[in-house]
Amino acid sequence: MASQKTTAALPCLPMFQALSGEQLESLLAASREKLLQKGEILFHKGDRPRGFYLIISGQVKLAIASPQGNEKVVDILGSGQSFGEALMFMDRPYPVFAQALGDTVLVLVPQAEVFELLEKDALFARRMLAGLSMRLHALVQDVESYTLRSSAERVIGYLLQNSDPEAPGQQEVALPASKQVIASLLNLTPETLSRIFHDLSSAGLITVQGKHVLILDTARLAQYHP
Amino acid sequence: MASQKTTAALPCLPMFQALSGEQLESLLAASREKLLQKGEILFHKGDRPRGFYLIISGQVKLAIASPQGNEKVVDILGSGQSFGEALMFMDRPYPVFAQALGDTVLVLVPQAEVFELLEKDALFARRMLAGLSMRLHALVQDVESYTLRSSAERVIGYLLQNSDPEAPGQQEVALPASKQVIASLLNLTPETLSRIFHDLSSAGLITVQGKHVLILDTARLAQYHP
DNA sequence: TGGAATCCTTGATTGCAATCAATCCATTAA
DNA sequence: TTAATGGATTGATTGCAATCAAGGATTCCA
Repeated sequence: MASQKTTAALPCLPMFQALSGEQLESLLAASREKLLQKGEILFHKGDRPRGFYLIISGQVKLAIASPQGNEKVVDILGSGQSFGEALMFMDRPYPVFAQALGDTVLVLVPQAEVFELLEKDALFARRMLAGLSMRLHALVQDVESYTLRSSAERVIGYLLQNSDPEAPGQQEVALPASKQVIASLLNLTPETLSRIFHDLSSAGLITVQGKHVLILDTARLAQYHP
Repeated sequence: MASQKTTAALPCLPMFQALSGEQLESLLAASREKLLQKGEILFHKGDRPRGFYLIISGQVKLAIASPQGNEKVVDILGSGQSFGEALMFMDRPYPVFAQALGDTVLVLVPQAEVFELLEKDALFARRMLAGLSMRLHALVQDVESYTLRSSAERVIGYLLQNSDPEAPGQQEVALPASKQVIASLLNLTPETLSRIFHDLSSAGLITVQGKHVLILDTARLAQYHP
């Protein structure tokens, strides 16, 4: 059931890299490809997970909806990234919903296959644990930035995190989604993000052209204060 | 090296419940007990993890410190709870620091022992994965409440979460720490928490006496709006 | 039991970011 | 090309919670 692209992408995931050819084959045989059009919902908050997803191409956002109809983007995921692993181990409904940001191809790896691999392959289990741990770590950092950083600091942190840690001079960051979505990810309104970009530009720290942000001086940006 | 209390507490942890007597013994043999006085720091942000901790008695808070000296409590942990598992699988320094809220006894379970168990026991691995998944889920809910709930809603959510889901009438919630710490956990200043408690009391929804909060009407509290 | 430290509460004020509102710009469709 | 839609920017205002400040209430310890 898997396309050539899927066959090529699965073995590249960190968690699958130590699998035998045999193991990979049964995984591929059980996996189901899914196509999403831009804007399509993959699952809603409250749906039951049947496995986890791997993005072959395109982009998916995970978000929470508030009773008042606002929504908060929790994560933006691109090719090669997976999501939904954690839910498999809890027998709980999704706490977020997933929506395609553009036309997207992804693969559903069924729960049963993963559980089988866990039984047989300790290394796989450890990689899975490592993967979840990374998520946990990233979320703790999110909490950190929501709670004790100002809006400008969050934007700067986001830019620096998505830039090459080396290369101290100029540097280009490509925003992976519209500014509205980025704003929500950073827990800001689009208006506030726009103003912050404006301020940082005025201060000579960045230039913004559409989805391309050019960091003019990484060091100075890192130290920028209101 | 383990006290009687530790010998009794370890097998009660969900993740260790399916272990053989032999496995438990080697785990206990390798574990090290630690005593902390009130206020003592167990580890700092940036320290290298050597294993994970299990609280035998007392209380520990996990918190993040901002450059400006503010701190944000991420979690309050009590007897029978464990923490630090996730870091073992990442080879990363602690992103938070841990401090005893009162005199505390805890056990350090070394990394090597856990990895050995993972190799040999698939069920243990799955329990570990389930444990991490729960943490992840809880953190997502934290993010949800920080980002799309008002301060009063966060306080109400906290009270409801720490009350018996059944029993719709009156209900007592015992705050597990000082109001300052609870406030920080909810991402509020102590002043704001105090005012919210006052408002909810005035509205006839709760009564507060020290660390004892009595919910007078669960249903009405859940629907309360400014 | 005093006294000191800490915790909690209450009041006045400030400030950051959201909201409301209008316009501008880009992309797509006709 | 012109609409038309959605995205982005800019300006004016509001409002929530933080901060600053002071006073009460507990708890802890000598």
